[in-house]
Amino acid sequence: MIPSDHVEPRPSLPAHFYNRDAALVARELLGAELRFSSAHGVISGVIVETEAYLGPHDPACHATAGRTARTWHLFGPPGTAYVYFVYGMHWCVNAVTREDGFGSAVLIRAVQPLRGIETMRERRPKARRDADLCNGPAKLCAAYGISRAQDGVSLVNSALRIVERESVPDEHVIVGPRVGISKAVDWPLRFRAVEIGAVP
DNA sequence: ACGCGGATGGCCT
DNA sequence: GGCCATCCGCGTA
Repeated sequence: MIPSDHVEPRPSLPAHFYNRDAALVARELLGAELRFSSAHGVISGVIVETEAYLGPHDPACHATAGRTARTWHLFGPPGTAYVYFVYGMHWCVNAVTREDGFGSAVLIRAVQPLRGIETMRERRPKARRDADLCNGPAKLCAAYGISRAQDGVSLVNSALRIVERESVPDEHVIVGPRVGISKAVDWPLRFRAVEIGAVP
């Protein structure tokens, strides 16, 4: 029997995976696994929804504000975690894309929980079903325990990382407009993997 | 089922 | 001062 804390070793997505257009990285992150190892054990889940933020020329991207204290790590090297605080109470996590200093990223919007579900439930007591634990960018950060301490860490090397798992075929991917923004609202930069066999 | 608004604080103008 | 890459609860059906 496999112990409950056993986690299969899987290679991290390498830095060069992230050194491409954010839209391409967002599409290909679907099916990868977001893992966080902490004192509370390993938390993990499969990435099922992402959004691309293309850089300083994208009106909805935080890079338009320039390199400020808040956006500092958005301009970091590819494969960096950019974690920001929003609406006075929520954290969201991005994977930085393209070359060091460019300022584009992929927002991780939803994850299908795999491990550490008990810990997730403790952190998100309001989630009535397991499906509600990580189905939003701030929800998944709360469930994982991601906050400012993870801003700027490497998603290739650190306790918070993204590892290979599976690829999602095109016929299982829905592309649409980004959520919760007021500029460039019609740019098709949101990617969702349809959940096969999901119970409504 | 769906729409609306309050919570809540840091950051840019 | 106003604007958020959000979430949740409450109201009306």
